[in-house]
Amino acid sequence: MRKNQIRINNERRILAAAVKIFAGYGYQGATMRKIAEEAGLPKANLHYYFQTKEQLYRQVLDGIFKDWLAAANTFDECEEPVEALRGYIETKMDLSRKRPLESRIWAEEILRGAPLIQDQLEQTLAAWLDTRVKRITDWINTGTIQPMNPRILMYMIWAVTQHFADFESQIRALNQQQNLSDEQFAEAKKQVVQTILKGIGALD
Amino acid sequence: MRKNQIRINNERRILAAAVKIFAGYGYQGATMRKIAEEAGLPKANLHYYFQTKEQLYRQVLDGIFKDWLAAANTFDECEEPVEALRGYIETKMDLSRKRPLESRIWAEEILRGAPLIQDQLEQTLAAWLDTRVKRITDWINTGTIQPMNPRILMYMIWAVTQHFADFESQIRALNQQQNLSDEQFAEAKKQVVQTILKGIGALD
DNA sequence: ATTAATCTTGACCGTTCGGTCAGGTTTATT
DNA sequence: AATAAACCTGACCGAACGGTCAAGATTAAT
Repeated sequence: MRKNQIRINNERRILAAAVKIFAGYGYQGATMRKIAEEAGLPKANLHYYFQTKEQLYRQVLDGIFKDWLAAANTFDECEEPVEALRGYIETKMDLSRKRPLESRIWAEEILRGAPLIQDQLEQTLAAWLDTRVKRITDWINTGTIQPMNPRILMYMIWAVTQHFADFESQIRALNQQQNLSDEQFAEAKKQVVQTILKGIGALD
Repeated sequence: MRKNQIRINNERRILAAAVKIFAGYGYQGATMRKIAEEAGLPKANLHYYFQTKEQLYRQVLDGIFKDWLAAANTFDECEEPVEALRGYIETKMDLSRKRPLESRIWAEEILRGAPLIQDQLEQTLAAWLDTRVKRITDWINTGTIQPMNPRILMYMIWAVTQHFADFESQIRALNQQQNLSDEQFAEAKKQVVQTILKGIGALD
């Protein structure tokens, strides 16, 4: 039942090019011409595999959301709050480091009011958040961590971890025009984990 | 030496409309037609006061940067780290609450690689950050707060405070399709301050 | 070997974009 | 009252946009 190899290859090439161009120019700024050029294909060929620009963009967003959900599941790998949160924060930081383009596309979509992904936010993401809020509430009730609003904690984690991808150009401008080195990023990751965990009273 | 009142009024109207449209659609998605419609003026009139779309956009960015710098100075109003940081974080949170559109325009500009404001980032913002890093380093050296990388602390503060403006649509989707109420926002502000200050060992 | 299905592409289309401009109107100056 | 300066705007322009299409080339199925 394997799909035609030509189709598989070309769809992959087009999607990879689309990620680069959408991340670099935004949805409106990205043009089918630029994506076609980046993919090394004639523009008309893009429309053979993806009927419209919006459909191509939707598939890009779908791929990003799947990555996000996969990373999100690391939250459940540990029983203890310290290790669960540490694992989740580190995974999200790593994702920001490894896939900054995807993070920026997602950020722009939300910035614009999430016109295409509102349903996913209100359903899948809201459900995911609800169950994690329950876990954190349990930790609070058993006194493992101090009382707080679990939702705000999650917002803070998302904000900080995505910042290193979304605001990369600002951080670069403040770091002698150099992207963070692997060592600098590792230090940032460590300090983010430390600050948040200590900040919610999960460490000493 | 007062400038013509007509010019003052119309420039203000156009800039206010431009903020709305640029925030809602992004630079490329915003059109001079939409801005003109929002301002209630014919499109040609916009080009009388601002020669090009880019020039109009630059003036919007300049206004935002001035607001940001004004808020940033609250960092220096207190000697003690706890009060200086608390004041700064609260001011930035309030700015996010009061001017979310401007925050989103700034965020999009950086997302796109800061093509127009790189100079400001590398010069004004970098200089601002350097002096504050020195202050924080002093606090660390006198043992008032625990050792850390002051730059990363500032990145965390920026990330969290701006998140409530930039990702408003995501937070709304996770809050029963309602924007945060004043009470919810006040709680968020308090928890953000508490978490960060405790996280860097400035409390207890 | 023949047919059918899939893939490829240059040329083209209607629409909208940022921007221009001539000529009229209003406001300020004397 | 007359002149100058500033302001206003409908009509228009070339360029670029997303998308279409017909006709040819390639691959798969029989």
